[in-house]
Formats: sequence, C-alpha cells, structure tokens
Amino acid sequence: MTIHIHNTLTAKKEPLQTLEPNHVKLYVCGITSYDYCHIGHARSALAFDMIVRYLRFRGYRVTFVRNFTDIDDKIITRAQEQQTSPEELAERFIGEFYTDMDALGTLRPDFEPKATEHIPEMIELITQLIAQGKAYEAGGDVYYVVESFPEYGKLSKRNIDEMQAGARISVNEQKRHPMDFVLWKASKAGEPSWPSPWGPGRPGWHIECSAMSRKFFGDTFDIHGGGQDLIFPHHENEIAQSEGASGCPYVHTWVHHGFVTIRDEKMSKSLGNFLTIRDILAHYHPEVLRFFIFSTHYRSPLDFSESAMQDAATGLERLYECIAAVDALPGGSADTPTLLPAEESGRLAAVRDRFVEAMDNDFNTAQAQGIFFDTVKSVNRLLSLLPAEPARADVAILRGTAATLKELAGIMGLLREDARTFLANRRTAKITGSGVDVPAIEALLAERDQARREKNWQRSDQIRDELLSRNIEIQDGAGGTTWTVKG
RNA sequence: GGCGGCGUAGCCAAGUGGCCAAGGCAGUGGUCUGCAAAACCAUUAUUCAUCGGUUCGACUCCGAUCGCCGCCUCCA
Repeated sequence: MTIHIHNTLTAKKEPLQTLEPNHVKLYVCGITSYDYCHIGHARSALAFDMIVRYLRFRGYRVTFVRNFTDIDDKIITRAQEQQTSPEELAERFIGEFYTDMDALGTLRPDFEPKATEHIPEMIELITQLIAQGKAYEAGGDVYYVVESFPEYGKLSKRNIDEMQAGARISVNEQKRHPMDFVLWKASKAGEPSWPSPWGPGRPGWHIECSAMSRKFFGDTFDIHGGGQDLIFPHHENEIAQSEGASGCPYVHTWVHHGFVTIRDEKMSKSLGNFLTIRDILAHYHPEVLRFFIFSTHYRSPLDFSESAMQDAATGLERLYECIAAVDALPGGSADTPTLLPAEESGRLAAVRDRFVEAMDNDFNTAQAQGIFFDTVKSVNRLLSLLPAEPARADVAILRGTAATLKELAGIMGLLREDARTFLANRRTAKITGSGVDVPAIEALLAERDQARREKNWQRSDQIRDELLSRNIEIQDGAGGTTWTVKG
C-alpha cells in the first residue's frame, strides 16, 4: 500500500513519491504574527501535525519547515495602533502562538524560519529574477512580471485575462501590468526597512516562502501546505517566483485544508465571528478540539458549534471509558478458558491495517475515527462477557488492542493521557464549571447507600432524582456507587 | 461575471462502479439493574438534492437543473 495525497496542482489523488527515498520535505505556511490565533489556525496546525506524525508512523523521515511572517502591512498597522514597534508586536504574538500550540500539543517543526531573518536570501532571489528580466524596479519597489511566466494560474486554475476582467485589482501606476505583484516594497518613513540594491525597503509577502523554502530544500521539494485561501494569490505567486528563477518545478504536491466556519460562514474578523484557540481551550480539553477537527476530512469545511464540540467530547469520553475499563482488568487466570471468538480476535487484530488503509487514503481521519469506535465496540462487547476471573489470553488481547488504539489515536494527538486521569480530570473540570458541592454529594450518596441497604427504595430514588436535578448522574456498580457530571 | 468545491438518515460524517450505503450523536425496543445509569444486543436511509445519460451494474463516471459555500483584495 502506498499513501495517496490529494494534490491541488493536478486536482487528483496521487501516490506519494519523494525526491529522496523515504524522505518527505514539507513546507507549511505559518502565521502572520499580529494577533492571537483562531480555530482556523488550530485546524491548520493540527492537520499538518497529524500529517507529519502519520508520515513518520509510516516510516518516512520528514523534514518539516513552517515559517513566521514577522514583517507585513498588518503588523506595521497593528503596531502603530498599539504604539509599539512591529518587531515587538511580532515577537509577542509568536510567543502567544507557542503558548497555544503547546496547549494543543503539536510537534515543533524542524525549522521555523522568520521572514526578517532571511532578507539576504530574498534579495538574492529578487536579484536573480531581475537579471532574467522577470522582475523590474520602479520607484524603489520591485515587481514580478507575471507575463514572463506562461503557466501563471496553473495552481488556482485561472488565467490572467479572466482575472483582469474582475475589477478588484487595485490600480498602481508603478506596475507595467495590473497583475504584476510586489517582491520588494520601498519603506515609508518610520517603517522597518532593510538596505537593498533598490533602496531601503522590506519584502513583499510572497517572496519569503520562495526564499526560505529554497534555503532549506533547494529548488524543488515534496509537499507544500496551507489553507485553501492561500492558493491564490500567495501560492500561485510563489510558484511564479520560484519556477521563474530556477526553471525547475517548485513543489510536487500542494496540500490545502478547508476552512473552519461558524454557522456555515467562514470565520473572519470583519464578521466578528472568530474564536481564538484560547477561547476554545478555556472551555474544552485540547483533545476534544482535536477530536472535533479530525471528525471531518481535512479538505472539507468544518462548521464549529457548541453541539458539535459536545458530540466530540462525548465521543472522546467513550474512547477513554473503554481504555479505562481495559486498564482496570485483572491479570487473568491461566485456568480460565478463552472466550474470545476467532471472528472477534481477527477483527481486533485488523485494527492497524484498517487504520492504515483509511489514513493512506489522503489522511482520512474521519474514517479512522470510525474504526476506533468499531474497535471500542468490540472491546466493550468482550468486556461485558468476561467473568470475574478472565482468561489470561483474553486479557492480553484486550490490553494489546487498547495499546494499539492509543498508539493509532496518538497520531491525531488523541488518547495521550492516562484514561483514568483524563476521566477524573474531566469530572473535576465539570464540577468546577458548575459549582457542584462535592461534600454535599458525598453525604447524599452515603445516605442513599444506607437507604438502599435498608431497601428503602423510595428514599434512595428520591436522592437520585435530587442529584440528577443538579446534573449529577450516578452509577451503581459492584464496587459501590460512582457519579459523573452530565454534559 | 470567472474559477473551484459541496448537497448521503433528526443532527454530524465516511464511502478509490458491483457483498446488507462505515462510524458518532440523538431516538426506540430489549438484556443487565430493586428501579435507574453505564455497557451490551437489536432497530433507525430499498436510498445517497432533482432530472437525464454512459454501463450488465452508479452514491461513486458524464451532462443539465436547483440549493449552499469558498476564491477572484489581506486571510488558516
């Protein structure tokens, strides 16, 4: 089996081929650091976190590069608003980004280049383009000659004429052609600037990725990723710059993930409908967010809602409950005959293969989650059949399955906590959130326990209803009564 | 207007032409339980927006229609 990945460039799923055997060179567009990250950024980070982990799980060496855009119009504007310097603002939000990413538990990329630390590389690339007649200087700015690149539009499936028909291209007297885009901008007074052959200025947005990916990977690399909104113009322009300069193919596979929407609309600051990662994590465990994000294929839109998050939380708890039940199993006896039907043990043993098949198909995490639930169902079924002194062989199979489940779910960053701890913490979080009085509950339960011993069912049920009205749900088990907070 | 994508049960969501259309949430019946809860078992789309076409056979391919969304300006 080979991994198939959807390639935006060809609009097809293609078998993964790497330039170097078993080595994937992956570049992902990171954030422009001028504000807190929202769930859309979380989706991007988590999608590529999963992809990197999965490729490594499948035996690839992955070199993962993700940049920071730390100089940009928005940064300059925001810094002025906040009466600080662009450098300070950008650094601050890079720090906030790390805070969020660490909370989400994402892997650090192997390299995290910043635009401001690669100005010479950008100047060199621009110089090469000018030397080839593919860029020109005008009034301290440098522009790319779009018409010098006949394949312009091949990624976003557009052509220059059609786009000119749209009237939204700003008129700029400096440009020779309205679609020409800026590689280097002359700085205005008070703006950050770097010396260049064209005078003091700063880089255009697109050039940084071309220059930095070339630094780490050379002229051609395997996978370039980002959000679907980057396809045009950002990635289209990167292709024009890089292929224009090198004459080589820039990227083999383009991977673009879908948006997070709220009430089916794209999150955007102008609509005021965006939620930051820390907003979400204040209310939900990071794994709940991950579970929610991976419940839909990465290229599809994903609609955020409270109820969807609740479903995700319920689903994740179901997985953890199962793991916790297996963890609680006794060692088992060699004298007890095994109960596990061959069909069932075969199904459990197939989990890994089924998971790989789903994930090899363009990282189908939604299908993979379905396989987790299938597995949980099988495990629970067997658990419910197990006698007090189960067969050692059955226990071994269940423990092995639980371990596999944790390993595979770990690729999505799920089931990474100790199950009992997770469930206990979750209950604690709910208690804290709802202001439940634990000693009062314990007292009522003790009273109910006494009532039950006396077979005073009326009083016993009265207490249960009383607790339920406070959102406390109880479970009578062999080892006593436990309780959880609903919701 | 141009380009791209989507429309699968009450909700969410897989499905790379052909065994009964995954899975989750919610619902219903049952087992268990003093009664419950959890768990388990069973059940919930003769049908995949609509209409045509290709094919022995289509949710899967092609065309049209309707509806929704995104990009075309900064954007994950």
